Amino acid sequence: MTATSATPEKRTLADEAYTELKSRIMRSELAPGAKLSIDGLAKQLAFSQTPIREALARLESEGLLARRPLSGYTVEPLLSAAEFDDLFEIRMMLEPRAARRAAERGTPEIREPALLRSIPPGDGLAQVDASGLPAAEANALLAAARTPDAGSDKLEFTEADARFHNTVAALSGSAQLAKAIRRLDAHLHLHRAYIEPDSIGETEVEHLAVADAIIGQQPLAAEEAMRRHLERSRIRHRAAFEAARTTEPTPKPKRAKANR
Amino acid sequence: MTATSATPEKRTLADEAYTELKSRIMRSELAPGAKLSIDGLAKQLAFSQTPIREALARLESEGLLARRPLSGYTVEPLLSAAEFDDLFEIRMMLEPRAARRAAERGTPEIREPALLRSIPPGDGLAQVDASGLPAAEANALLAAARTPDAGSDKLEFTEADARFHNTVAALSGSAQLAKAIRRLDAHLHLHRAYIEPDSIGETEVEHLAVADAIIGQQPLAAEEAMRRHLERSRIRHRAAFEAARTTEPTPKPKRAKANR
DNA sequence: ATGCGCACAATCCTATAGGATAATGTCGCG
DNA sequence: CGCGACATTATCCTATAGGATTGTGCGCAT
Repeated sequence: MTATSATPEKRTLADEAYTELKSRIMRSELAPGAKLSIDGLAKQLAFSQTPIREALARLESEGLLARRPLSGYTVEPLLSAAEFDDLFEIRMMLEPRAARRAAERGTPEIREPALLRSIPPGDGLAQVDASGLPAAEANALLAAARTPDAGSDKLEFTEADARFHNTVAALSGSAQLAKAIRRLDAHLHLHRAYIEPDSIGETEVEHLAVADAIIGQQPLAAEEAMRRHLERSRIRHRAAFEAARTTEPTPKPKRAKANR
Repeated sequence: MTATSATPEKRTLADEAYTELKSRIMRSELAPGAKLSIDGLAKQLAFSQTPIREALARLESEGLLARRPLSGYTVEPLLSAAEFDDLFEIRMMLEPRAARRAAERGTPEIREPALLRSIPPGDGLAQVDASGLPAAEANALLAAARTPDAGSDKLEFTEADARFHNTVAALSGSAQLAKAIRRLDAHLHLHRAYIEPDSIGETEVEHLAVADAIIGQQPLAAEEAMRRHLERSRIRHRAAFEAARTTEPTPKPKRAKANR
């Protein structure tokens, strides 16, 4: 996901189309409710229809697109305030636990269980420093905790934030938990656009608190720090969310159904 | 998913292929590790390649299949014991909360938020009985809690169990939470095959305890009942899981890689 | 003027054939 | 016995054509 590991994996055209479309959705180039034409996308990206279809099918099962069987794909609408709260409630169930588990385990989990089993404990491969966490992992975590400079793009902050949370999830040692957390991310990503630039600093402080607790192997502290971070983050997003809603109360109904 | 609501939605060939393949995976007709050839499936199902591709792409992003870019699709292997425990740990975070929320709300959530908003409170549409839960919902919940007769197929029990948990999740009133729970289901389904026939009765008792607490609007009791059910269910599955593992210790490596 | 029915256009879905590319298995040589 | 080059196979991608369905616009009757 990040540049930490080179990804020499093959990229088919379907993968290309998938990342391209996902990126467009994430940066709101494709607004919620927009209609996606298969033919149009194929011509626009200079691909054939087949890889486009594959990419759209994947995005649909991820929940970013809706498919109406003989009418085409549309971008899912933004979450309502209630759904947004529900999503944060779920995060509060999962992510603090992930932080705790990350702090509990000194061993790194490289998301390859099979790889771990083949490494006898005490091997010289993974250098574990005094803090219990391998130096490389600790550095990666600290790097992910940092937010970009204030002058940078909102999108950069958005991605950095997602990266930190995914890093913690990966360090939890539970591939299942990490996957469950990552699944929530896609929808959330759209709402990260409603962040206030002032809160970038606060976010970094809270991220660092979580990272420190994990590196210092303090499970309860890590759990609590993550919980607090999520609570504050929810409040920040909610405030900006409401503000944006009142600013432009016209969600721009592309063409209201001629429903009388 | 079930027959409770008529689904007059259009079914394309891609949908057909998707459900067919998913069904085959669920009933282990397609064993973990098996290779799926697009050409082969197209000929076998008498479809074209295009709908098969779409179905495979969806199944892959659901986590049931793995895709190696120029080598084809394979069925994901069964979860290891550790991953299995991790999955139950996640269920224990989410499902008791869902049960609690279902008990808290007297109002039914028909998984259509837009539909709810259009119904003024106190309307004659939803008849709420003394228990606070609409009679129809209460009956559906009780029906879902029941397990099939002992003589029936193992697959039937498996599906009934999944149906109950999904019903509770839907009643939670949080579409996000329901979706998150349902996402876990796919992987778990494969392991429900390891259930002992003796435990069907126990499962039904525990399901009814959860259902009663929800209908009686006792949030804490519902939460606790669900938690206890999951704990016991986990123990039951684990026991059968280990037994199966020792019975046939040969996972039948189709063809070991000529790795030296 | 309003509501209904019909035809048109646009789009999606399906089907089939063929070429390009990478992985696999086989053979021969050192 | 191990290693490298080759041919085969399979997969992915492209391209095009035709059938089916939805939504839109026009005309007509009430």
